[in-house]
Amino acid sequence: MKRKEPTPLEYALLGLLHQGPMSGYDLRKIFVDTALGNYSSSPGAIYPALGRLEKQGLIAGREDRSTRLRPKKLFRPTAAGRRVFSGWLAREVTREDVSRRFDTVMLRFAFHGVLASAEASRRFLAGLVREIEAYLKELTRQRELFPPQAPVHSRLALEAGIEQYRACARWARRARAHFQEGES
Amino acid sequence: MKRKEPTPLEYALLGLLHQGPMSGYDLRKIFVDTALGNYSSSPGAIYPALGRLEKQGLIAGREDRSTRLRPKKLFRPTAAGRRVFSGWLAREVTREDVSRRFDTVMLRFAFHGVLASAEASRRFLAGLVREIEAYLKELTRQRELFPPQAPVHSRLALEAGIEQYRACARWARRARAHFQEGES
DNA sequence: TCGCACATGTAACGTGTTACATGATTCA
DNA sequence: TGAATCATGTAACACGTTACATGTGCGA
Repeated sequence: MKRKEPTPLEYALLGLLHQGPMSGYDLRKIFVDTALGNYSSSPGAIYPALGRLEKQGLIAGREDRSTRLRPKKLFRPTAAGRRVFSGWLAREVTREDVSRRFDTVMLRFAFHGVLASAEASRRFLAGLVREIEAYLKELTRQRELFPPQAPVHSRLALEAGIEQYRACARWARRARAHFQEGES
Repeated sequence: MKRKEPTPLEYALLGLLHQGPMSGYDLRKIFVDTALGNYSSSPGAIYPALGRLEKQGLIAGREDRSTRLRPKKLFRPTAAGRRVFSGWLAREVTREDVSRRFDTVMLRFAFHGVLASAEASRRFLAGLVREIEAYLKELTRQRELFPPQAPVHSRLALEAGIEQYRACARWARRARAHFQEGES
């Protein structure tokens, strides 16, 4: 069967479940009080997303009724789920990833631990640096083409973006040191 | 009458129309080939958004049938539209703006030109720096609380975020130089 | 004649947001 | 007794995405 591409939120949930079985409530807490919270929070998004993942066979939940009246439902990834997730992690970084889905790319990297391959992380970071630099070229060209009578604020905002991407490229180059040949 | 809060896309359109009357098609072109493209593109989002803005009385469109068979509809902001837009620009920068709607804040700054007040831009940048620094404190605390056995990748991803915010704070401090007392 | 740029829209669909509903347990 | 925390969900709604529909004028 053909499977739909999961949403970023679904990937985030699937990724967290690789750290161990959790209930919707547990997952939600993580979203609420970590920087992951950018990927929404709130039952209205999380429970339906878990339902979709379960229906697609990427996770499986079972009731845990230990001394509670309201039983929690613990989810864990299935074999298919792990396969899909690893595939997602290992994808090439594209230009679009960098220019329009930047937060999702960083999410992907954040979960690279489940791949447990220094080689994959190196490849990912190399791709990231490559695409950021390509996009930076485009952005700096846009800044140069800015008509002089154009509003200063737009140019400044563009420069803010440029600086952010530059900072990220620096970070990525530094991060590669963590995944040198021979280390895991 | 109570008005709904416009979406970021609607604000972007409203802002662009402050630079002069344009058709949906003109607007779309801008989205397609500038960095603004992050705010969607594509007729299916833009035309309905223009419709909503018109229905709410924030912009007004009139047909321009100069030598074309398919006439274009030129939109311009109404007095109410200008008022709403200026109000949006002048809003205080909040923590939530910085942590969850960062791109929207930068969009706001990009359009600050229509306010034409160096004072407002200074206030905006000061607020931005203040909130970024507060959020940075929170993020660095999160990094310190990171359990040592936690996946390296998550910590690294968090650090990427930190670096990006730092870069933006540096940019904002530099940008303030453009709006010193006495200049416009 | 082919295709591209101009120019405006609609329809189906999925998803996140917000707000609400339910009910037990624990602690002040 | 009341509030907070645990725990799971549903319903209405609005918005963006994708894909489609339609038709002209112009240059190769």
